[in-house]
Amino acid sequence: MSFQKPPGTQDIMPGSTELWQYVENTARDICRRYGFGEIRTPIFEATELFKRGVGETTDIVEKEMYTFEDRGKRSMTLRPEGTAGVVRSYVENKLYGEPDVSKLYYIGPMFRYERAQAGRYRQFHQFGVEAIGSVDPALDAEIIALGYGFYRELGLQGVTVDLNSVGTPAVRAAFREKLLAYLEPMRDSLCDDCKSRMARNPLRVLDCKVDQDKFTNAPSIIDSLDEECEAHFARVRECLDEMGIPYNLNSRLVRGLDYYTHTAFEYKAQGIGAIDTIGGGGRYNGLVAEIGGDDKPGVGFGLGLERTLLLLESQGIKPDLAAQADVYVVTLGERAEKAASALLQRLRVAGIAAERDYLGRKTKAQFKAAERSGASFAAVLGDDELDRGEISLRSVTGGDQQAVKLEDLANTIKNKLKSEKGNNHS
RNA sequence: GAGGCCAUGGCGAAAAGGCAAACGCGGCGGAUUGUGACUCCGCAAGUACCAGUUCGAGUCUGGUUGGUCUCCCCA
Repeated sequence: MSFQKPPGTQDIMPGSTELWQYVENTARDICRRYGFGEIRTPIFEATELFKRGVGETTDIVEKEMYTFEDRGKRSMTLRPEGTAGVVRSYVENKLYGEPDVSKLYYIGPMFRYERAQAGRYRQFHQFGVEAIGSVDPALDAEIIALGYGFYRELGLQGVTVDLNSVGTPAVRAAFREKLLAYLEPMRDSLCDDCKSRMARNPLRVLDCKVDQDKFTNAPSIIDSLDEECEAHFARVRECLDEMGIPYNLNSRLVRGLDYYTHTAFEYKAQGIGAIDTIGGGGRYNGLVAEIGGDDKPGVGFGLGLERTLLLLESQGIKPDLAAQADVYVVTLGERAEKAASALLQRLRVAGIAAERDYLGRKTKAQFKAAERSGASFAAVLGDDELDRGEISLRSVTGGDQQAVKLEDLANTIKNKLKSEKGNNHS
């Protein structure tokens, strides 16, 4: 009898968790500088929250949710995205009563029942930010800048920002009619996918990969914006220009969630199979009211961390990650083996990453293990050393060894590590 | 929801339906009771699962499971 992980999930193992931590730390640090505080909400919520928040007719709600009934006969759903839960929490915790705009970020797993492919999993992780309580276009721009900066600070090249305004629901409804009127005469010449898009989400037809040329004269949502939308969008662009954040205006950009208004944007990059969107977001001015709170405006993004990791890999970016061990204690003989526990404990309490053998292996194998451990130093402990209250310290790669008093070992190693670091930097 | 490709020790990778399933890397032991790395010898470890065809299946067929990639859609 054996078990396998569920389809579309991943075991993230030591060796790659370090890279995850690096990415997460980069996210946390940039959020701190932009004034965002971390929020941790439940991984499952009432199913109704996502139906209301994400939209009844979206693909996510219609066919991708992990929904189950709990023992109290309540319908629950593993969160497919982060915004709905954050907004629910904002309302429930009455953050609207706080004097300032609520600037929140989260990092965690999301769940969508889809067929896995390159850069797409059933359990995946997002880093997201939400700013709730202001319509200031400067916030839209700052959030776009934050995400852009995140990718840049990771060292990624070729990440671009696509920007659009999808207006208010009223503007979008009017544009939809205009677009349908344009598409209707050419319905027969559309591909099958586009025919179904016409019914479900006509704005997506313009995105069709099969035949782009035929839509050159299609109406643009940008031209359909009212004065207020126009002004907001113009100011977002101004802010981005002033901040030096590059972007591509893309009037055909549509997001897959219903709640977006005004600003919509995506981060794109090549290098993950057929997928080029690595993150996306926008403004959601009606969402808080939809979920039962005061009518507070919001703006945010969600970035796919697996996609970020895949990009790092495809661009060959390998950050310096700390070695697992500083010193490996090699024991010779039974007495030394018994003395090792206390020695390791002293070193570890003193702040040193110390490793040893637990398999009763011979000297030769212990030295090999020392090298695998990533330790800079090997400390050899045998009967001779024990009798003198000393230990032989040497570089793990060989060379001279020096006798060090057991009680001085921690400090000696610390000093050596320090000077080693200094040398590396000079 | 639809489709393509794939599945052999820990990793990589051979085996035209026919010896006991190569070989390389890595692991462990020994040569070499307390100082590895070179060398030599040895050991452990594998055909995803279930049926079928066949004298004989890792190899062919069907199914299952899983992986991977693509469409749809999305992070």
